[in-house]
Amino acid sequence: MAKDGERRDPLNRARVLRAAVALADESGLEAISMRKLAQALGVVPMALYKHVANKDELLDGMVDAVVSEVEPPQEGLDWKAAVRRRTLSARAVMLRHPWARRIMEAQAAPTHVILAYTDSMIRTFLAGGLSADLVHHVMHALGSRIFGFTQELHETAPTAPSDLSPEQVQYMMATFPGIVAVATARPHDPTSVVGSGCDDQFEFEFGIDLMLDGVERLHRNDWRSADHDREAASVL
Amino acid sequence: MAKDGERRDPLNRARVLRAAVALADESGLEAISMRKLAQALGVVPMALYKHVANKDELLDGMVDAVVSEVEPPQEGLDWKAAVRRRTLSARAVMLRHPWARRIMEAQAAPTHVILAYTDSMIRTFLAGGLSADLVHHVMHALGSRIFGFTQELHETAPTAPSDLSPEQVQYMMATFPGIVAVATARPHDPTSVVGSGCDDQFEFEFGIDLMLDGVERLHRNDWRSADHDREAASVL
DNA sequence: ACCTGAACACCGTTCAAGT
DNA sequence: ACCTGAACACCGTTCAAGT
Repeated sequence: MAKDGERRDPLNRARVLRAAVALADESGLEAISMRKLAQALGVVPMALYKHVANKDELLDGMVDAVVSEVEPPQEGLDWKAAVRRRTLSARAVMLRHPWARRIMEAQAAPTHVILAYTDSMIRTFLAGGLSADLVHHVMHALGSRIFGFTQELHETAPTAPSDLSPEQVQYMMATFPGIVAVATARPHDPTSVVGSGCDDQFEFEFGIDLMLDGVERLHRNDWRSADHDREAASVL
Repeated sequence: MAKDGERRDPLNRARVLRAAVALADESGLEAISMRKLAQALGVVPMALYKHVANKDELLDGMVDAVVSEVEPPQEGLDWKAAVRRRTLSARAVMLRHPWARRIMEAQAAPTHVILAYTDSMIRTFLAGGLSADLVHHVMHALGSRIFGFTQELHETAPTAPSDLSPEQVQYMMATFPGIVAVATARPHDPTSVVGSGCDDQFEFEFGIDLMLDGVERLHRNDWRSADHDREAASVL
């Protein structure tokens, strides 16, 4: 417990945020309430408001702590490799703190830390010679993927096919033939699969590469905004 | 008010969901509570539990109602045009009900309606001749974009540059030079811009086209899973 | 001046009392 | 048997009372 030791240390913002991150890692985002966090710190709820204006600011601080774990930009890489590497680092961080995604999606305004990360990513593209115009669109297209987020709506497939009864499989095949065809198309490497039947790392890399390869092609073709329609057509 | 008229009609699931969608459209997702919804229907809160097991099921039902507004698949289009058109229709629907996104992101399991929509999209790809394997990865890569979602984390830029004081602009340029360079790169058509300084429709189409063009290229090259690394390399 | 406990205005949902 | 009001176990945050 070490209740006394905890209580003896004076509370400060860093300690509050560290405790909140640890609590969320351990018990999930729904365990984060001002009251429960205070209890974990051996403190009265109102004591938190000295170091954090309100719950929103607490959540922002937790996300900032997580984003700060992403590795800094590496020297000596071309823009594509640099973006790819940093994005994969961000993904590794988000896998450690899966609750961070929901906060970021729900929060209205970006924090300074989020802006700094975004700015750094933009400067990597610009340093690679991409036009500011192209980078603008690329940042919109990449969106939250630069933070290592997959775009999936639901973490896992409804259920692994092997967990279904024969009747359920029958029903699925009759009702959602497309989903069944695609889900059973590819027996993945079982060592790298957790349980959903998908190699999430492979899927993430497939997606980011699809985007970055497309961007590289546009850049090579000296893309400018007015060329958008023409480019799209000429690719055919 | 028409309080009496409202109360006379017997409550049913459809009426509950319709009222919930209308309330969310009007007042946002934070206005949706069992108590407030009951009040809007002129009913005691517990009366809702007859038609909806709990709040989660209510939220699922609201999303299902929204997804059902997306236009059905059109005949006579090639796979790419079909996916593009349906995705843009979904985007138009989500613009009418912007709260639906947050529910979908937060909900754990997909509903039958969501699965049916996904299945339909998959069958469009398969009918176009894409391998089940490729479609698998493409669905992961597209993710929530098939529901018309942009991947942006924050709805708008922090503030339109024109709203900033000279001191604030100075600060932004010194701190986030990349963001400033990219944000000011392209004076968009002012008629199609709401206030963020971005043409959201253009950015959405840029993103979906970047993905679909990439998919088409992979398909043309007769993509199979084992080819992934080779394909990525040969593009260079 | 500072700290903090009680209180306020909400939640979703249970459950038993009333019809 | 059905309906529903009160109650329960939570919230985030305000505020005044106590030191």
